[in-house]
Amino acid sequence: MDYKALIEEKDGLRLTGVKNFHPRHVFECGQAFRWDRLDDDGEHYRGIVAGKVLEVKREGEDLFLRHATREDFDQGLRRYFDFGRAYTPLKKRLAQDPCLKEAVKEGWGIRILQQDPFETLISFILSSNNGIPKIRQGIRAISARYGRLISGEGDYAFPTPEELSRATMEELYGLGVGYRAKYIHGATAQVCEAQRLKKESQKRSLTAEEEEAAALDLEELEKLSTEECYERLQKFVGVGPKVADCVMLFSLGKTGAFPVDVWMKKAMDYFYQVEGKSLPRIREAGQERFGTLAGFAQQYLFFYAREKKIRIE
DNA sequence: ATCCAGGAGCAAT
DNA sequence: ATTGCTCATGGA
Repeated sequence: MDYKALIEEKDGLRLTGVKNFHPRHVFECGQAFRWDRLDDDGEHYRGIVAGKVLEVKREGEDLFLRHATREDFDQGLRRYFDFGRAYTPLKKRLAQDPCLKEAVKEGWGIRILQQDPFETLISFILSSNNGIPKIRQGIRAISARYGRLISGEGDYAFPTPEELSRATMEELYGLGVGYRAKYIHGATAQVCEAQRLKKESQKRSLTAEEEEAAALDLEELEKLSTEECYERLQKFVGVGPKVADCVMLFSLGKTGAFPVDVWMKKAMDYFYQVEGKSLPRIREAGQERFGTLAGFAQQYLFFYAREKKIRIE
């Protein structure tokens, strides 16, 4: 366990004796897009989780979750922050690898968040060939237009599939998400159709074609093996290898996923001399080397690569 | 101006 | 199964 005790206070929840958690490492390793830094040293963030505004602040050995209750923690935040997992043994195993030892030292406070699958799906569809500030802006715009108002300060929850399905492609295009508008529109329709067919299947048997569409239900995807889940996710429009890996790792608990983007390509080349290899080959190399810990290895390497701005000639 | 960003779809091979 | 081109958008 990476914390000792929970203490309820008037305006939040305090975790004491917290290990392996640094807000900057958790929120700026490219896995989540709805957290804003409130201080200079990256110990205090404000974000939106499960339709509620939350502040996270590191105070020495404590982690203070403002606006959270013990019920919020038991119901979702514990899982969201991956507090069911002890990171010390995991980091020790990865640090056997001399290259990762350096990366783990740099991003010692990283944890892999378990986020909402639909929000993660749409967020990473938006991420393709896009910059992080622009991704954040797009998610904010989508939430403000289609999500529920959740505070008096203009905070909006990410829309449910039902809510986002009311968006037209033209409206989405107008939010500045570029050519990804049709992907977001299409993938949302696929999610809604899968949900509809799942209910329908309780009343009657589905045709083969309907079965295939129903298989895209996000709750069903979580039950699949890593490779089956990987293949299935890529049936969503706008979802290829990279986005599928991100959705698996950041929302479906598949720790063996190994998202490979331009930064990972640089990092794998820098550390493991895989230059010239195609993206699928680099993914294979990562999974071969790190197995079920591939996702963690990837996050430490990604954070290190961006932090050090490593360049390959 | 050209290049790049947590890439994917599509056609051609 | 793999490679090359194209796809909006804004910042460097």
